Amino acid sequence: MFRGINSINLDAKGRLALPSRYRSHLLKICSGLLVVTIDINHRCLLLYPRTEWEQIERKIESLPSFDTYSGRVKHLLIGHANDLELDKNNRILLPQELRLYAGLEKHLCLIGQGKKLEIWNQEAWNSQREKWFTENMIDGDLPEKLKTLVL
Amino acid sequence: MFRGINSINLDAKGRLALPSRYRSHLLKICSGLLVVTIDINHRCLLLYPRTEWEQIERKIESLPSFDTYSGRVKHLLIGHANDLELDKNNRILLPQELRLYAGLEKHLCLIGQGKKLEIWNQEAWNSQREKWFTENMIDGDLPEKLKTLVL
DNA sequence: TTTAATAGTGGATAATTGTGGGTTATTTTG
DNA sequence: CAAAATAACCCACAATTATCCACTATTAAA
Repeated sequence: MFRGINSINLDAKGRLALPSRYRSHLLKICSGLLVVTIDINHRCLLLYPRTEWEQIERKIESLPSFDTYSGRVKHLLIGHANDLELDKNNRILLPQELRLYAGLEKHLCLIGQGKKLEIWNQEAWNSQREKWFTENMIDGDLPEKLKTLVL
Repeated sequence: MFRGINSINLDAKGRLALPSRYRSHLLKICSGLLVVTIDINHRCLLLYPRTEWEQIERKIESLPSFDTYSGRVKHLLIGHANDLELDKNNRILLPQELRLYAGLEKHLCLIGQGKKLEIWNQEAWNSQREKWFTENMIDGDLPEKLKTLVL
């Protein structure tokens, strides 16, 4: 499971060094083979171990072909998916296309989100986070599972 | 079960020595492996034994992906969760990011809250406590379970 | 009250990780 | 097909972090 935040610098070549705590885990579950694609809800990227991605891809592919939203999800997620591999120094090279989509410059944030990692432009993450903090949740809109969640 | 309050000093490196009475318990139930994350409702941190956290994380993960509020909770809680481990001297190192969030300086409070511990800036805790004392509860707003609670 | 034991604190050292860049290989483009 | 650009690979240094050890203070015991 991926958790937690990391501030990371892209180097001049567009390489991203993953936090070392993820390394052995990634080598074990997917031999360092990864997939990046775009997030549909936010301007950020999603990074999956190849094995995880393949399960998700299968689900996406089985979505109904004639449904508008399903088609959209297919196009965006699968269409932007790129295979990556860790180099010897635990780094990945992000495709330029995706770097542009997510507005990634030098400073970025890597956010652990369970089965996947999210890659955000640092400032974009900060302002999104502030937004989440300041917006109040409206009780009636909460799904049942969330209402009964005990922390 | 964690109970009671402790005043604790952070050292210059951001390390926090846990009260020794928790030590053997923590070693037993989680081998000294912990998780800290942020509290969404207050500017403080939550400290869980790893085993406890994993149960909560599973619940959070299963929240619906396309629901706005659920996404927010996932991002904030899992995104800010950090794995920690007790060192030989019964200390943990709090990540800078989280120290900043909770405004932790030298003086802090550790509050036992059942399955978890809360970490507050000392002054923030004092004033929050004062606020709770002075604010009145409005009867109509109480959930049924609280109305019928017998102390 | 003295002694011993435990807990709290600080800091030096060793190990790891992040970062940059040189070199070779591969792909793209004119 | 040649030249340029991009990507892969490798090594080395710098900075950070983890680990360990030692000292002080506080509590408990004799």
